[in-house]
Amino acid sequence: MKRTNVSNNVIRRLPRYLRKLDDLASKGEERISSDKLGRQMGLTPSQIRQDFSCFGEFGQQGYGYNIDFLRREIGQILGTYRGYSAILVGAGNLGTALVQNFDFIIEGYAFLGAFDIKPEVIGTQIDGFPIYDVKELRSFVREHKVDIAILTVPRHVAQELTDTLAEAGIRAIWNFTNTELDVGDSGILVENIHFSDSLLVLTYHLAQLDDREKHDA
Amino acid sequence: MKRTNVSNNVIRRLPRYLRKLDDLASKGEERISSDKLGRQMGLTPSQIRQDFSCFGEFGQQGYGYNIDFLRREIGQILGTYRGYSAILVGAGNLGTALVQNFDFIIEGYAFLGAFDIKPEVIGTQIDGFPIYDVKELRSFVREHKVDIAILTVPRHVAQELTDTLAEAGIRAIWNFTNTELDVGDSGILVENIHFSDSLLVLTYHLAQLDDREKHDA
DNA sequence: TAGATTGTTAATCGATTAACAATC
DNA sequence: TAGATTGTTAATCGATTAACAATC
Repeated sequence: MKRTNVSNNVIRRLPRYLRKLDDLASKGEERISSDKLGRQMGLTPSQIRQDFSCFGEFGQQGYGYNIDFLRREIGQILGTYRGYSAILVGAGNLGTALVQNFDFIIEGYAFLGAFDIKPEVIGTQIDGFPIYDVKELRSFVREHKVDIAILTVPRHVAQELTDTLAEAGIRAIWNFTNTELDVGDSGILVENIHFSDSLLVLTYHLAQLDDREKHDA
Repeated sequence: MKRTNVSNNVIRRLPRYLRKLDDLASKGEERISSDKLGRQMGLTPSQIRQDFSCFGEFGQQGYGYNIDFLRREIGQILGTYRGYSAILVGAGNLGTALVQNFDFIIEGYAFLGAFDIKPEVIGTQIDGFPIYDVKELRSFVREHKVDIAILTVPRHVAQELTDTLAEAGIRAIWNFTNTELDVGDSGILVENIHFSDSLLVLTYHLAQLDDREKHDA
């Protein structure tokens, strides 16, 4: 693997490739050319070959790419199969939905459980995973060397919990709280999910259509 | 407003600007220069001025940008204030979380209610909004000329409901089902949310760190 | 072997950055 | 008026596309 200066654009396309390849695999497809893949994904074959070539040589002249091999390679690049451990912080509706929708085990992660502050949910389960008292968060993260925290708590406690997680040595936070988290110089990786951003892009296009129509009329 | 060939990159930055400006406004700030804004957002002042100039002239030499004016302008561009109507299709954990977390009214949309198939939730409420029987979905969308459907149903019924929505004349679908929806040539706008994409980007970086460490060691 | 398709080098295109005259 | 900062034009940089020799 070369992986010298891989651009953000390329990285953000990798999960899309993975999804597409999983889809093709589930349909029983065995191989695909950059040409076909490009047509199916709305990308040029050149771009696909360029993207892959950032990480190695996964194809074969005259044949194309073996789907099963390629998806494992891309999965590897994206860090699945490494058994990164994850916990959920905040077992509300959103957190519950996330745990139920992902099959964390299939995705190659080790999901260890959830944490919440509400007495009535502590000790119960989500999808078979335990819900612990948030008081135990710090020691749990430390003990189990948890890699990733999925943060789905109300925004007013987001920073407080971030500090706790940081002290306990968390490595990455997947942040659903709509707040800018301050992780200082801890080097903690943060990936923010802003739902509304994509809704706004949608309404931008709606507004575009409306304006153009008005203009034409 | 000129709006000639605005690139996707620019459009995707607009919601970020809006969030930042809302944040500044809530802190009581009145004006800001492209220079300061750039430093706070990790963008160059040039880029910010270029981005805004796609849509008009919102600043003033020697002064900068009036925050309140600018955020209203960007909101306008993004189609807030237009009162686009939205419904939720699928009142499970994820849908419930979305409705509870957004303040749809503040965001400038008209949220009309949710639809579900489960008898035990039909007739109840989420956050004060009614939950209707999914059987009424088609006629409701038609009657109220609903603009946006937020699709948060299990994937195996996603296409079926998409077809219903399409027949009823929906204009846009905000798709959380992790399926590629087929909307034919209806012209329906679809914006897909793939949670796992961003998790994979996170673990990519984790894996990067691990590999580099191993390499250095 | 002939055909298909890769990985990569070179060419093009677009997006970001720099510079600066205009002006508040 | 002097200083600050815009909007825009030109320069640079990077990403995408095209082309093609290598080879399965």
